[in-house]
Amino acid sequence: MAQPINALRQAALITTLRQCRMFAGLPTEDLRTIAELTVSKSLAKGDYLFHEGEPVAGFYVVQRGAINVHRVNGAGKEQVIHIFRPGDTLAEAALATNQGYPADARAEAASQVLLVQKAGFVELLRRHAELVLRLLASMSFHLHDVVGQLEDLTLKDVETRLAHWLLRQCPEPLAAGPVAVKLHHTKRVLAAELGTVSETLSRTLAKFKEQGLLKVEGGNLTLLDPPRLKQLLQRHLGE
Amino acid sequence: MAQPINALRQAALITTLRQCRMFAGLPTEDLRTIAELTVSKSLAKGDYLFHEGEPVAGFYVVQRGAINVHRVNGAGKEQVIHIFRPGDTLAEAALATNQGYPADARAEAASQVLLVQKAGFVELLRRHAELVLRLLASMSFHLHDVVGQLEDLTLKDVETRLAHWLLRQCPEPLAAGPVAVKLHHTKRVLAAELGTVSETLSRTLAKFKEQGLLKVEGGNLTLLDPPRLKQLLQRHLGE
DNA sequence: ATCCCGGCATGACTTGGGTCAAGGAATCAC
DNA sequence: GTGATTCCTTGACCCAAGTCATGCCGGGAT
Repeated sequence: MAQPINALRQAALITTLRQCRMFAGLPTEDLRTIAELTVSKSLAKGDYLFHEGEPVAGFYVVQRGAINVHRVNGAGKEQVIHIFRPGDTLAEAALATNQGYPADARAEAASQVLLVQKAGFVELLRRHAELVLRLLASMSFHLHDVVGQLEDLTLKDVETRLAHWLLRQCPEPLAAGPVAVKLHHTKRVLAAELGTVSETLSRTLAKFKEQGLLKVEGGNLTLLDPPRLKQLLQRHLGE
Repeated sequence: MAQPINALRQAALITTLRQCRMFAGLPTEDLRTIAELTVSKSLAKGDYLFHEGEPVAGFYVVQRGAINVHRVNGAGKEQVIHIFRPGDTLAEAALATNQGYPADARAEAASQVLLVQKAGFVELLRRHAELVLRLLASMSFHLHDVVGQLEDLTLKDVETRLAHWLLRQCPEPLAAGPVAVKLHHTKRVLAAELGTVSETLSRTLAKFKEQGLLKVEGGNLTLLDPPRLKQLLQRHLGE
């Protein structure tokens, strides 16, 4: 596993590692150690990175593409938990568990990921308090995120969830004028993220269009009046 | 804050700490250090331990009672995230975040908790790899749990969720004969845990009763035929 | 060009489950 | 005790959103 890697390749790896929040700012020496624990993987669109319950090899860093982490029920319906993009780390939580991966992960587009192997990394953690705190922070963040979704899905309707999602795509502070929002995937995937189906998403988008809040051109959305959308959201939350 | 505490009290604290998974098996010396970071709190039924977004003082160990961690929407409907009982630790994730507590926590009954103060504990973590791994494990567990709930709530109907919940209350391996299940709280709370309301829970319990799967006497449930309930569950999951 | 297939939109229909309302049962306050 | 709450159950009703079916559009592939 920990084969010698040539210097060029190592330098590239280190550059990648440095770009993700979890490792940003670590001394190069540490990055080198981590680089030696990694294995690079290419995935075609639709390939699975892991399935729920599989034994844990380690956690992953996304280099290129997009990884869709989700759960599936018996009927084949998927609930997207999160879509990870370049620079994100995923499945850190699996490091400290022996229950296997808690969900499925599939490449939503052609992707490149790094596997950071569990055994070596846990060893590194033992000696590296700074890294540990980052790992904790990253897991806190995921937990916070999932709890937020839990609330959304149980306590809000689709219209509210979509409004919320749209507003999260806007840069802060919220512009008064039109804001372009790009859909990175198909509407079907966005629907699964919102815990609904594509038909309902279509209808809800149409509803926003009618109200003059939104323009839709394929995967390019334009929020015509972000503040009014925000009002709508708060009206929904407040009752 | 870190006042001297008398020996008797310290011994009691250490006993409590030892009883929770997170600290079980640590050397007494470490427990003593941790004990010095803790503040004890009593809560009456209905008191809030913290609210969503409040600055983080630390994490908690439940000594007595039950702590209901949940989110609320504008209409006042609550979604229970988890109910913590004696020996459990909660809000560890908040240690590594500066976003404040991610949810509300309220005593579901008269309770006693220990606050382990953030600042000192993070310092301890820096020097204590073993403890870090436990903390990671505990957070992994919570994350796994929440992800499971997320799946349940989006992908399954109330009948399935209740069946699932009931079967989780049974000891392994599953007995063929009747199993008693005690409801620790009101049915309203269980309903919130299952992401529904008490009326629907009543109806679903009634449905199980009609099918001869269940007997209900106030807060004491009896599963009359666990294997058949399990069959029902798997039938629902498989389609 | 033409055939296909996947994504998307829309209409018609169905349904799980939430809301409202009313009546019992159990618990608490005093 | 007796009134006052709170909890639970049941029925009637309704609505958000899922399912099913149809048809259009746009992009490969051949």
